[in-house]
Amino acid sequence: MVNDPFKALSHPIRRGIVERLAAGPATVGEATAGFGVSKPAISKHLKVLEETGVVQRVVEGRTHRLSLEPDVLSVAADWMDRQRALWGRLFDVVDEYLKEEGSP
Amino acid sequence: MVNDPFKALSHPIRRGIVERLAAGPATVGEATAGFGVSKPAISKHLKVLEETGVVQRVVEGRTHRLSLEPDVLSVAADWMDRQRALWGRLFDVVDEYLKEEGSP
DNA sequence: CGGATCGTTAACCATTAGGTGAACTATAGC
DNA sequence: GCTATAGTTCACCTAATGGTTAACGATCCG
Repeated sequence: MVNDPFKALSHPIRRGIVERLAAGPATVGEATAGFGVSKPAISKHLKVLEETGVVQRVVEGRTHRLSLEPDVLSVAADWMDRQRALWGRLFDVVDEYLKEEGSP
Repeated sequence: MVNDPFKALSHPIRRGIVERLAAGPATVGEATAGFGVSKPAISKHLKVLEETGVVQRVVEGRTHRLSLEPDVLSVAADWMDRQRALWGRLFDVVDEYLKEEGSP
């Protein structure tokens, strides 16, 4: 089970899916068309995104509706906040270091 | 050759190394102590970070001095800017989506 | 010189990741 | 009921990751 968002986004196809879903919810077919890989491959990428909480899935008949976060308070937002916090912290310390190095 | 920063940061040990170097330059031993893996393993992680331009290395006698960016205008800053741009774009579209979904 | 230290390279191994085609499940629609 | 469609699961393959031990290269220091 993957639960590391860095790892979840380490593959270009998964980042592509996230960017598409960011434009709005979509079915699996809509969100993943044109990546040039087979359906099983897509299925695996979706599983990773789902397991990390990046993507949510609602089965609607025979199609699956994917979304980053239908409820604003839910998974994706938390995930993004966690990422922002992480990267923010990283940027802060690096910025400080660069500032110190820049004018000693 | 790895040149995808997402991939470079997809391993916790590599993120750990970056965070330590963010506090200032250090030798390999200083920057990588306590990760509980062997030296060859460390060496490989450093190679990945170096190849992506995240970390720079200067050989000083028998030790190697690692830094995120000794010259403010150089590799790490570019890398960070690229990351910020990428994530910024991602956050923008997702934010917009959430806003639209939040009050329709 | 000789030994200790810092770090890499080489060779190898196990696991995971990413891909495939084939078969399957389930719904939609005629 | 039959067929097409959406998507997953299964079994399999290959390549890349991440780790190891052993040997090596280079430098420091007594």
